[in-house]
Amino acid sequence: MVRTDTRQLILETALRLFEERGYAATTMRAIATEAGVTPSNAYYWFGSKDELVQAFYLRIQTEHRERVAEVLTGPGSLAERLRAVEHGYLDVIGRYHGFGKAFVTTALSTPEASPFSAASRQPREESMAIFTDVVSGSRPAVPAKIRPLLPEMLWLCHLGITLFWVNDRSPDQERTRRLVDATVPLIAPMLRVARLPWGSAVVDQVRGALGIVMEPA
Amino acid sequence: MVRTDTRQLILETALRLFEERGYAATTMRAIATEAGVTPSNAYYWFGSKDELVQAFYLRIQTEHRERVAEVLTGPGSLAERLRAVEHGYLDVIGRYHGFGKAFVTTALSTPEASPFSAASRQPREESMAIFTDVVSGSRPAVPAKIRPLLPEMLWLCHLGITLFWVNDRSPDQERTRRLVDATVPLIAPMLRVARLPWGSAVVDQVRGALGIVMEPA
DNA sequence: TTGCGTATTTGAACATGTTCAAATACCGTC
DNA sequence: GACGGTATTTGAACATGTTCAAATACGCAA
Repeated sequence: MVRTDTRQLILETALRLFEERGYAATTMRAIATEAGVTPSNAYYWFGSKDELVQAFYLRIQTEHRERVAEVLTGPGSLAERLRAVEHGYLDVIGRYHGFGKAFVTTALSTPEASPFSAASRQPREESMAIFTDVVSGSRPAVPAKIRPLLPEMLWLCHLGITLFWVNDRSPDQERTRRLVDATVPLIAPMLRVARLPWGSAVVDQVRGALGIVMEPA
Repeated sequence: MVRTDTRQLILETALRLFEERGYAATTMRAIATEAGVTPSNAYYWFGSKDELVQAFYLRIQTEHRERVAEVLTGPGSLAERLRAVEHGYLDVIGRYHGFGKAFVTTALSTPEASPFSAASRQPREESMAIFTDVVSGSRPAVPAKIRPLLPEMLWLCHLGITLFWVNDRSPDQERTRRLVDATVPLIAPMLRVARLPWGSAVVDQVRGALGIVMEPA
């Protein structure tokens, strides 16, 4: 039997403090104290401060999926759906911008949390699933040739957007919004290229590159 | 008059230890001791451990430029030159893979070191200059329409490659090499698209997106 | 209930990054 | 050569993330 409420309590407190004071300014002692617990007890449940961040990473994904649920089940072109999903994402993570830096940084630097690593496979695939749904539910339908590739590509772009957002200092990160709006329309020309005579060679090339990126470790 | 030799000594020692033991395992006290100096003195010259990493960032760029100097002055197609420049980059950073993670992470997370921030403008533009040279020296020449855009695009891709490299666990990071080889050929089709009837609309769209990304803070 | 084994919690420590006021070295001026 | 001011260096501290052996609580068999 595992006592899960202490763990939950620590996590909630940590997230709240992260949000209130930022990541660096939130000390493990503060988290523990605020949760009515000892620092060492916090370390019993979370091996490190980073592990708290990873837990947070999971939570964001859940929130994102909930947020864009209607979009995913509803109608719309690929571009429209993609745009809505990305803006929904920005809605969700907006309040965390203060310490999003730390969160992305951690995700990138800890081998287990890295988006590419095998250990984070489950959360990654969960996150990628959103883009699978974006693609599969869009009308007009995406050509079958590239349908399997698109989710991975979109997910990588999503990663790029996130990276940009982290460093976006504009008020309410409106630059990132503008970037999304400027990037999404590029998807239509890409699909057009795929249908060109020499398009399938390009698609093959892209498939190869994606294969290398997504290759299991 | 500024005593620059102590600073230099500390930096050299730090880089050596980073290389030998990795970033996290190299303590400021160890750096100082090994350099025959006090920790506080190290802090007089470098405000933080991160600043040492930033100094390292500059060094890598210098090494990279030296390494690919012949390539840049020599002949070759855009794809050939680009490929050579990226492989040269991987040659340079290969030995630092052990702590490259920390280095990229730091570069991304500290506002002053962030590739996009205004403060790191000089190193960034230096790094981007390599790609300007890649483009301007390539024969056949790149269409004037997209010539101003290409360096920024290539630099962003370069960023992506670096990010991938950081998490590449394959022996000698050969996956990253393969990724470069698989990505570079995509540049030819891109140039073809630009010349299509509807190509200039796409180019404009890309220009817009790049403008947002590269916008001064 | 009693005792035992495991799950949880604690308190006291450690090493690290970093700060700061005080000490020292250095340099030009009288 | 002595003086004054700045650049450099130091030693002692602080707060933080983290570890660990010991203490406590818990659940269950006898």
